[in-house]
Amino acid sequence: MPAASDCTQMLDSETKAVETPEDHAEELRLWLRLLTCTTLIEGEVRGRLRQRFDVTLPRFDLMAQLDKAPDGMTLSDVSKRMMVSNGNVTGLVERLVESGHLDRRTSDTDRRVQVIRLTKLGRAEFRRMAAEHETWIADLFADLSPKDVRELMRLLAKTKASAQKSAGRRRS
Amino acid sequence: MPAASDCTQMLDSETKAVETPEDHAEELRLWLRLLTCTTLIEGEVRGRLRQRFDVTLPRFDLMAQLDKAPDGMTLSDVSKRMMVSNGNVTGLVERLVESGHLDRRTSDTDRRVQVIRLTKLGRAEFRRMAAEHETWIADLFADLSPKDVRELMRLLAKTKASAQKSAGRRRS
DNA sequence: CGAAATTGTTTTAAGCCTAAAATGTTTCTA
DNA sequence: TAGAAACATTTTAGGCTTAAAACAATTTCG
Repeated sequence: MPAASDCTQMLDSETKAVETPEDHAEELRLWLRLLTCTTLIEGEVRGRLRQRFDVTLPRFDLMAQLDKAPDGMTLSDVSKRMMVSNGNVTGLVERLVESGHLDRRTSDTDRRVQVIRLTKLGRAEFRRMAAEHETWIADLFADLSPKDVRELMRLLAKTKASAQKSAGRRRS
Repeated sequence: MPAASDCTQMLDSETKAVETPEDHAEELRLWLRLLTCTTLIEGEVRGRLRQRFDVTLPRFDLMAQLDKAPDGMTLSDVSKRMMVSNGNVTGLVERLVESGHLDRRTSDTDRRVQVIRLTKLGRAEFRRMAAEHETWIADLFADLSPKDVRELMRLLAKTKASAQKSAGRRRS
């Protein structure tokens, strides 16, 4: 497996083929760029949520999950969807119940399970924030053409699948 | 500015042009996908670093910055590069000095400035980790063709520029 | 020069986050 | 049906992270 998988083309792949210990610099640069983009946007959204609504990003994210599930979700569901640890969700929920945004109840059929929902207040506040949030995102991506957006979606779907496969290989 | 900037094409842009309150669902979906990819990969890297080297991701990231700067960096530089708060860096550095990976000294020319460097131990450990880290990244992105990688790099560069512009608009 | 603004870092207070262990509940299975 | 395995959640311990305020040193400028 010769290491010709980066964009600095080799005219003669035989020249250095044997003793190259695999060059993955391009993938590494891609990962750093992906991380930079996410950090940049996330920081911007975090700051705007705090300034405009005095709410933290994790709280907003949790409410966003619940807004999509009118019948409520279990803590495990939330934890999987948000890709954060169980314990993290416990604390987050605690604070949101405390502030009156969430309603928590033990499931009737399985006493292990906690079902959480947005309260009326929680839903109203989330909708108000979400509307503005959407315009921020649109603005942050404003210089991408519709075609760029489609293409990015496609490539990120491929990336996600690749990463999931790799993560699966490790665990099994 | 009619709202035709998503990929669900309108056959007749006059039909709904007037009363559409701007649809940015595509950008929103793109942002969520970007976030998912990053979270997925970051979690995987975090776990592997912990299992293989008993080191946290932030520590690794900080050491990565310093490895690229043999003459050291100031805390501000590090904070800007890593896109984290100043206070965050202070604590991170504290623990890495404590464990013998970093060397910290006050600048001779400006007594406000702290210059930090990797120690011999720090550099050796980082290099060992970095080599393996690079293979993990390559594996996580393994299903992307070289062309995919190039294209993603290009689109993410555009994304980064767009987001920076938007963030700048807000601050000014 | 000396006050004011700026810059670099640390501190503070609060919240976020994780991995691992503990707890309580349900389901599987011998 | 009893014990084991699996599951959902919470707790624990430690570290990460932020925003804002405080502190210290330097630079700017009237």
